[in-house]
Amino acid sequence: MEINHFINTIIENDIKSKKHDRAITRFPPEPNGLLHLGHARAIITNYSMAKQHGGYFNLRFDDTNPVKEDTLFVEGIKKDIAWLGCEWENLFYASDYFDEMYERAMLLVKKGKAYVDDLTAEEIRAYRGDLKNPGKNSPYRERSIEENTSLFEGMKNGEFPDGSKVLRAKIDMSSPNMNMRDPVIYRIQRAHHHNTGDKWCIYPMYDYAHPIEDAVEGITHSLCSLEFEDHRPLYDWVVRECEMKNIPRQIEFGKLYIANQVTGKRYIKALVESGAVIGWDDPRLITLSGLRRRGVPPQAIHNFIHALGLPKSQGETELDMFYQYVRDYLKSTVPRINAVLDPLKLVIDNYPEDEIEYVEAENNRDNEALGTRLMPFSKEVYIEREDFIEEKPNKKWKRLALDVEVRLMHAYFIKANSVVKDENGKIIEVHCTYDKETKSGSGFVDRKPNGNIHYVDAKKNKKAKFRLFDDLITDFEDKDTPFSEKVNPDSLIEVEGFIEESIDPLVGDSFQFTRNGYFALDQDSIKDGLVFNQTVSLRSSFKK
RNA sequence: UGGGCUAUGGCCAAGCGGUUAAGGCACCGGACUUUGACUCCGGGAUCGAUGGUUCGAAUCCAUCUAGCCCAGCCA
Repeated sequence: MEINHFINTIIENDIKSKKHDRAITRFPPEPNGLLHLGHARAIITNYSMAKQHGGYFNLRFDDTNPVKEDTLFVEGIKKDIAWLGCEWENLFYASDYFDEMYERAMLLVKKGKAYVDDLTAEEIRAYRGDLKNPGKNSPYRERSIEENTSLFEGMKNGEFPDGSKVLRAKIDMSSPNMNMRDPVIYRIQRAHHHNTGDKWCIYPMYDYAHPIEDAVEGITHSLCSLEFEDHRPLYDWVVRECEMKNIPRQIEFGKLYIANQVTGKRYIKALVESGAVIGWDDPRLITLSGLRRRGVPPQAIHNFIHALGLPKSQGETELDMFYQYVRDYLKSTVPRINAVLDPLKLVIDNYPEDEIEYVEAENNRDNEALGTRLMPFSKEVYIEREDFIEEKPNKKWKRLALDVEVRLMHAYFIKANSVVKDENGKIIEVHCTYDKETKSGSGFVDRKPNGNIHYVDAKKNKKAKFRLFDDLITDFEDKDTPFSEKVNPDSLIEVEGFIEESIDPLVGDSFQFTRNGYFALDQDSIKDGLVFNQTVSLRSSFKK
């Protein structure tokens, strides 16, 4: 499939004009949290552009701030990207280039394009001016090249305490673009780095580090989100003044926001730490790991991302659109079997006591390759409690009721005759009769049933737990209450029921449970018996 | 209000001077159906506003309005 959007056009033009002969891209996550559905746009766009234009895609961890980062996230991010099927050509770390970054910064110093500033953080802020007023020069701005050289070297050698000095690019304190008002490019920070250990006590800032990373790797098109548009002049300045050989071009696109979902790393972190969710991979989160656990296939994510296109504007997409792509992919790729989530016993009075027969059922009517299976059928079966009502309420009711005949899918027509209730009036059994002539596959057409419902045999089955999910947060308007305190109590509901006996699923296997939706086997199954997560419900036009 | 960016139906989004203004999601009808699923048919916008250029504008120009981003030694 040919992907086309404004970035593709830019790349095509660059190739046509011989500026580049292929596209080399990168995805540069900071390892301070896990990825979510929104990141999939960036990953897939970078990956697909490189692939479509004969180049390759690097995964690069942007680890320039040791105090915020964690190697656990490195592993999680690698797993998520691999799961998406976006193979990276190289795995790099920004920290791989710390030496080169230092050398290039020294070059800036030698060119008089950078200086060491002794102002405190507060003073720097004050000198920077504000949106309406220009900043003013730091009193240290005119230090000599010799002094700057020795001071910057001293910074590197640990001669000064944390925060006492910074290296700044010398650009223009009166620029209307705040990013150009002598941005800080190095700070002193004695922190242990997950990659470089204690080798460094100075660390580069993003605006300085990122263009160098891109240039060193030979990235041709550096794709990022809209908020970096203002940083592009600085990006270009760094590439130029540091005299980088390869000249990458930064192009910005709109982030993918999903309406009413928690995606901010600090918010997810808070939910995880408060125990409001079970982890970054909680299926109620739209983290990639949560979606994976929920049973979302990565192909559905690709289809969704491509369907969305790549905008320069910034909107937010409804989750329903995503779900539809999930259904669409699963529809013909996974088996459709029966599961009863809220069982009600059905006794077929005229069926022989000890007989069991096996009826044949196709695994997916839209995909014959998935084959068929045999389903047990006997005198007692379970149906969904909501598929029975004593009195048919209206002509639209397409399920079972007293004196009403429905088909048990793949088996027989049955007609309900009476109910047994407990002392509270709750129905505990429905008695019915079946008509042997109506067996599925027999070609019986003399009567039409009042609908088709599914069942699981009452003896030959497997017990299972089913987790049903709803929005984690329902009230997004209220900004004052932390998410952890307003988790929707119905966002996770676990029920117990049965699935067909012949199903022997592995963790991660997906199914359509007929009339109930798509489900995947959860990792908790290992210790607890079968536990299924509802990936997404079936669409329904049923209205009560 | 300094700078940067955006604006097409409820949501996403094609469109790049001449089209009845694609398509998807959602919604509402209806057909079909051994999943109230799937599939299929049908339904809705004059393109942020106003002025202008033009035989002709969502597409060009001007002005205005609205929204987003920027004042971290975060990324």
